[in-house]
Amino acid sequence: MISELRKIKNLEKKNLTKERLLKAAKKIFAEKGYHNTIVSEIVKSAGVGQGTFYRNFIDKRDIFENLLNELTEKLLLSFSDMSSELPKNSQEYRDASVRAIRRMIKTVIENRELVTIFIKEAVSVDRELERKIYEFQMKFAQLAKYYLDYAIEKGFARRCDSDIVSKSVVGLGFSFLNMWLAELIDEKDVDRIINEVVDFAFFGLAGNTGTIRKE
Amino acid sequence: MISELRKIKNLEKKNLTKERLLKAAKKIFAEKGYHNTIVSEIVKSAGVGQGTFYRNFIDKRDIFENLLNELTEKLLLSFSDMSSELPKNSQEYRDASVRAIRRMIKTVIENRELVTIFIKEAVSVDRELERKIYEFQMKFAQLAKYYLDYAIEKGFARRCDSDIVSKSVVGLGFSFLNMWLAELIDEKDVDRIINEVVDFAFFGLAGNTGTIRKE
Amino acid sequence: MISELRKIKNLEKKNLTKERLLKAAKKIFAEKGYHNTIVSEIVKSAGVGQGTFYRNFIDKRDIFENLLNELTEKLLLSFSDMSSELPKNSQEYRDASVRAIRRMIKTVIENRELVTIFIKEAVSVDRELERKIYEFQMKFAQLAKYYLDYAIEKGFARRCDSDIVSKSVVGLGFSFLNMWLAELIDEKDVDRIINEVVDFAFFGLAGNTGTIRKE
Amino acid sequence: MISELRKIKNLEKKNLTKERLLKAAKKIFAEKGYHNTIVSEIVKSAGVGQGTFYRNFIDKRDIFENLLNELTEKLLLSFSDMSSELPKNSQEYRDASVRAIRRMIKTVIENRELVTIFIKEAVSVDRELERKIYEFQMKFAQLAKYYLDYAIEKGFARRCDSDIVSKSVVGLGFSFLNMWLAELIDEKDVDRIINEVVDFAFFGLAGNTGTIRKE
DNA sequence: GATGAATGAGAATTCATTCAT
DNA sequence: GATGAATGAATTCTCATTCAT
Repeated sequence: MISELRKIKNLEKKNLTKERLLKAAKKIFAEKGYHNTIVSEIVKSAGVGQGTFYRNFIDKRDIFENLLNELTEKLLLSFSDMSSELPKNSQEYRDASVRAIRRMIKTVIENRELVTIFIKEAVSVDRELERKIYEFQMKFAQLAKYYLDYAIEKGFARRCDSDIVSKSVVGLGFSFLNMWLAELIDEKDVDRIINEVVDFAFFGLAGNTGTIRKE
Repeated sequence: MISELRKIKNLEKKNLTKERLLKAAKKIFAEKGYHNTIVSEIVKSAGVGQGTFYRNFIDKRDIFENLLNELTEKLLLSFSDMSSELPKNSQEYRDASVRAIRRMIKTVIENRELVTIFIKEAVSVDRELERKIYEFQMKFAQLAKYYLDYAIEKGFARRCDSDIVSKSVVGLGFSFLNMWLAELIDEKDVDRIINEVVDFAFFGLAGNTGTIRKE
Repeated sequence: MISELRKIKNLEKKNLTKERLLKAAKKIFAEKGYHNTIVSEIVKSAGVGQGTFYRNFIDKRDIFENLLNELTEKLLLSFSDMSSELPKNSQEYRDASVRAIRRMIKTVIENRELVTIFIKEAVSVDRELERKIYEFQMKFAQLAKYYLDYAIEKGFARRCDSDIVSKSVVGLGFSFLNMWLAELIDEKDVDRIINEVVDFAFFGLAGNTGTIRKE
Repeated sequence: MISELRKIKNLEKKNLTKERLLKAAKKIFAEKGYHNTIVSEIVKSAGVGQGTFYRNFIDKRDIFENLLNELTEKLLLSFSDMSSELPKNSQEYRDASVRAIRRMIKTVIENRELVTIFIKEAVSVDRELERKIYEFQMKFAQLAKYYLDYAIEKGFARRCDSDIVSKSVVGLGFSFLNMWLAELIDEKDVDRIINEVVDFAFFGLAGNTGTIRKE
C-alpha cells in the first residue's frame, strides 16, 4: 500500500538516473566508439555507481541499442513529415526534396553524436544490430520510393525501377552523411553540396546534354 | 653458400607461415568481425603456435591492416585499368562506366571476405584505420573526377561541381556494395541493378522528362 | 490507550510480513538451495520491499536459521511423543518404533520443503549451522538411546553399546530420508520399506539363521 | 613439426600445473567449503596466475568435479576388491565385511580432505553433482546387494528385500562417515565402533534374544 | 515502518602478450 | 624460428546492504 505519489516520485528518480546514464553513454560512445568504451567510464561520467548501470540496462550493448532506437525514431519522424506535402509538379518535387534533406540535416546536426556512433559502429557490434541498421535504411528507401512512384505516375520523374532508384537516392544520402561526419566535407559548403547533389539526383551526369540514350 | 640457401629457405618458410595466418585471419575476421575475433582463434585456424603470430605481426590490428592494404591495392588496380580507354562520346562514357563497374564487382566477388571486413569493421577499429578507409574512398572519387572532368570538357556530361558529383557517384557505388554484402539485394539481379543505377547516375530522377530547370 | 492498540496492530502487521518472507524463503530455498538463492528473489516472491527484509532479518543466513529452528522444533516434538508409551515387550517395542517412524514421516511430508533444505544445505552454510545440524541428530540419538537402554534392561533388546547402536539407528533413518528426498526411492513403497528397515534394525542381516556368533 | 619429445615435455609441464591446482583446491575446499572458496585463493595457494586456472579448468565447479571423480574412483576401487573373496559361511561373511570396512576407512583417512568436501558440500553445488553423489551411493548399494544376495542364497543371511537392506547397510556406513568427519565420534574408538556397528548390522537390535517375531 | 533506488566491494572471466625451451 | 604454457591486467557483472523519502 505505498502511496501512488511515492511510486511516481520513485519512477521519476529512476528515469532521471537512466537519462543521466544515456546522456553520458552517448557522449563517450561518440568520443571513443562502441568498442573502446567501458562501462565503468560511463558510470563515472554519469556520476552513479557501477551497479546502477546494471539496474537500468542489461549490458553495454543494451544501452547502445537504446540510444540507437532513440535516434532512428527521431530521424524517421523528421523525414516522414514530408508526407503532408505531395508535390504537384517537378519543381515542387525538387523543392520538397531539398526541404526534406534540410530537415534531416537539422536533425542530424542536433544529434551529431548519436549519428556518428550509429553510422560508424553499429554494424560492428553484432549481427542483430547490423540487421537493425539496414532495416532502418530500407525504411527510408521505402518512404523515398513512395514519393518517386507518385512522381513517375504524374509524369515528372523518369520511368524506372523505383525500388532500385530509391535505394540509390538513400544510399547517396548516407554516403554524404558518412563523408560529412568523417569531416571529409566542409560544413560551410553544406548548402552548395545539397544543391549539387540534388541536381545530380535529378539530372544525373548527363543532364540535358541530351546526347546519351539508353541502350 | 649453404647458409645463403638456408636463409632463402627460412624466408620462404616464414612467408608461408605468414600467408597461412593472413588466410586464417581473413576468414575469421569476415565471419566474426574484427572485434569479436580473438588471436588465439586465428592461430588455431592457421595451425601455428600462439607465439608465431607475434613473430609475424605486431598485434591483431597489424594483421588487420595488412589485409586491408592487400585489398585496397587490388581494388585500385582493378579500377584504374579504365585509364587506358578514355571515352570518345557519351555512349562510350556510359559503356566504359559499366565495364568499370563490372570489373570492380568481379574483384569484389573474388575478395568478398576482405571487402566485408573492410566495409563494416575498419572504421570502428581506430582513428587511423578510419582515416585510411576514407582516403581510399577519396582516391576513387579522384579517379572518377578525372573522367568526369574529361567528359564535361568534351561536352558529353553536364557542367557541375565535378568534385561533389564524383563523390556522389562513388558514394552511390559504396552504398550498393553495402546493401549487397548485407544481403539486402539479390545476387541474381546484379545485371539489372547495374543498368538501373548507371541510368540513374546518367539521367537522374528527371531524365528526359525535360520539365525541371535548375533554380 | 489508542497508542497501545496501534502498537499491537503494528506488531501483527510486522509478524504478517515476517511470515510472508519466511514462507517465500522456504519455497525458494527448497527449489534452488541456500547458495543459489538471492535475497532479491525472496522479497520479490514475498511481495515486499528489499529494505523490509533487513528490517525483519539480519541477513540471508538469519532467515535460513529461523526456518531451521522452526523445523527442528516440529520434528523433535513429533518424535518425543513416543515418551508416553514405554513398551512392555519386544513386540510393543517394535510396534512403537514403527509408529514413531510413521509419525516422523508424516511430519517430514508436511514439511518436505524445509526438510530438503535442512538435509542438503545446512551443513554447507557455515560451521555454526553445521554444528547445529549435528547436535540435532545427536538429540535424536539420545532419545533413541533412552528407549534402547530401557529395552536392554528389560531384556527384549540385545546387550550392546547403546550409544553407538542408537546412532546407527538414527543414521539409518537419516539415510533413508536422504534417499527419499533425492527421489531415489519410490513414495508408494514407503510402507514396505519401513517394514524392511525395521526388520533389518531388529534382526540384522543374520536374523534367526542363528549361525553367526560374536567373535 | 615439433619434436615428439618437446610435446611430451610440454604435456608434463601442463599436467604438473594442473596437479598443483588440484592439490591446492583440495586443501582449500576442505578448509573453507565449496561456497566459501574463491578461485583467486586457489591460484594463490597453487602459486600460479589467475589465467592458468582457466587454461586448465572451466570454472570452480569444474575443478570440484574433477576432485570428486578422483575420489569416487578411489573409493569404488578400494571397496570392489572384496570381490575376490566370496565368503563360505556366515563367519567369513562377517569377517569379509569387517575387512572391507577397514579398507574403506583406510582410503577415507588417506583422502580425508576430499571425503569431507564430498560428504558435506557436493549436494549443495547443483542438481547435476547432487545426482552424481547419489548415483555413487547407489553403486555401493549395488555392490553390497551382490554379496547379500549371495549370502541369502547360501543361507547365512536372513531372507529379506536385499535391495532395501543393502541400501540400509550403505546408509549406515555413510552416516558414520558423516559423524566421524563431523568429529562427533572419537577416532580412537574406531575399532570398537566398527565391531558394534557390524554386530548391529548382523544381529539387529533384537539379536539372539529370540523374542521378537515378524508381524 | 516500508520502500526500492542506489551502491560498490568483490568475484569471475577473458585474452593479448611474453618467454623459457 | 617456432611453440604453447603461463601470465595478470583489465573488464564485466552480481548482489548483499544501505538510506533518503
